[in-house]
Amino acid sequence: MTQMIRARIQSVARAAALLDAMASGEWVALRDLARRVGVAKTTAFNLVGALVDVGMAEHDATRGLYRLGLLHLVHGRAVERRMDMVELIRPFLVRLCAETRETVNLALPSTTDAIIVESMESNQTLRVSAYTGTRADYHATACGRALIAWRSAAFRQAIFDLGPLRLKTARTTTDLAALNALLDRCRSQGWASEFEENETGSACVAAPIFDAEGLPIASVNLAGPASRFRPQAMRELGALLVQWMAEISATLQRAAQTPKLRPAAGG
Amino acid sequence: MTQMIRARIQSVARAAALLDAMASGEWVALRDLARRVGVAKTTAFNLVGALVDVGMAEHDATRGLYRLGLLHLVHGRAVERRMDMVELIRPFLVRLCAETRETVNLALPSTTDAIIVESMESNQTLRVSAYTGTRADYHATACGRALIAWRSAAFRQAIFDLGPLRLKTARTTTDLAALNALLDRCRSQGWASEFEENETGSACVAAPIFDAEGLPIASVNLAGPASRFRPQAMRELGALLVQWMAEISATLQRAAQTPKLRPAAGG
DNA sequence: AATTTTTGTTCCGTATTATAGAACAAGCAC
DNA sequence: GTGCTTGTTCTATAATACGGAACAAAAATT
Repeated sequence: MTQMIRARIQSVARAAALLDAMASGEWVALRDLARRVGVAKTTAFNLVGALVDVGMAEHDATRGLYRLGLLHLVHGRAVERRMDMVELIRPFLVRLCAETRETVNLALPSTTDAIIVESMESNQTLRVSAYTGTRADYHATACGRALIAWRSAAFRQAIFDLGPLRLKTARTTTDLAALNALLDRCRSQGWASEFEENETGSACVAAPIFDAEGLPIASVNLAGPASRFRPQAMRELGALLVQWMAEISATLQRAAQTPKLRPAAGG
Repeated sequence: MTQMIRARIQSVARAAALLDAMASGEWVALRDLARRVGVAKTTAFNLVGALVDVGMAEHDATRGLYRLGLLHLVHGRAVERRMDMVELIRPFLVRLCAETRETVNLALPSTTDAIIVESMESNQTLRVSAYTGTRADYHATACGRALIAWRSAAFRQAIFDLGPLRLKTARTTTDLAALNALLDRCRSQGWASEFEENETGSACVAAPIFDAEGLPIASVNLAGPASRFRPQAMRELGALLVQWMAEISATLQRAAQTPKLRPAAGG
């Protein structure tokens, strides 16, 4: 059973959990849906049926399988279209990727985790591949940590209260006190990191982008194979990121002041 | 109040309606959400709050506004990644777009309407712009009509029963008998069309792609300004589409027989 | 081929859950 | 300053979603 999502309305929480269970994009059987979400098959049947009704799921009646519906394309595109901030940041990412020759990801904060909204792969043969549209745990990833390390203790706690910290690899920090100490260290050194805590064999270094109030609104990480991410290399990449993020933060705050002219639709 | 979506579970139907009300991607106030969905503001507050909890909506607490959440990126990308059929069809669309110099759209059927999953703009200065991830009414668009004209009367009726046919322009066909007659004519001539029924100033010609059982599984349309889409021009484009779609249908059915090798993840 | 097990689907009573009213606070317009 | 609109909290009620039981159909097993 997947970590149940909390929400004010049970049906919505469960519907979201069902979508999560179909997030691979592949066909899923009803019994698997029911098991993963942790509800009776009848309930899963009714809920996923409702998702089909609204277009958020598809049903192969002959095989009795379900998968994500095309409506998500509509909403996904709508979100993409409004992300002007990413447009501003992208040029920096391109240069950063070229300079470091590691995979670069841009993450934005969401309710329960961070979400990779732009990613560029290293051109080295041994590299970390990452897709845009991937979820990143706040506690187990460098980009997630960079987004919460600069926030208040109450803010952090609200996230931790969602459920027990998931153990993603044998090295994942799941102890709350240890994690908080780790986050405090991130803030004092200016960048966050993670070594085989999210995925065995890979490591990450990340730093936040700040808004005018000094709150992190996004984070950029460099991901690579554990073999290349020795302590000294990570320190260097971390310091490099901090410089770049300061530059990006300044650019964004400058752009926020200038009156934004809306691009003509259909251009 | 937006056309209410029907679903087995009320909360899911309403949650979907709320997402629909935010589909523009812009910030929306709670009172607008409540009005468009047709529920008490308290109910809208709870539902949209639940959507925020699961990451499907964002909340700007200072201004009290809501918009679509980043989670849709995740699901949207998941859907995109699995659309191997579109990969097969795309090359044809490119050539079709170059040959006709009109905007080309590929639509797939969803529960309540068709959804544009791929689109290519004409290179003419006067053209119809279309974004991937747009919804297309079954009754008012050529691509929608092409998807239901070849289906049984019962199938059509199930769609019409969702609610009254929406009047999109002054010319939209909303009479059921008239629409059914129109769809029958589409089937006998092999292609569907629409003239200023979906959007004033533009017109469309479409034809379906068939699976091995002879059921339409997708449709391709050509969209252009009403000024260029005179009756004679539409007949020519329609005939052209029918030829192309036969070729695409044959290609797809050939591909369905050959064992598909799964592409390695992360490539 | 016959039997057992699993799985998808329908039906329905019950109790949990979503719903909207009332009330309050905060913001904006006038 | 006053009146109106809007976002949010709380609570009672009734509608709604839930899951058990039962059935049919399909796999899996023998």
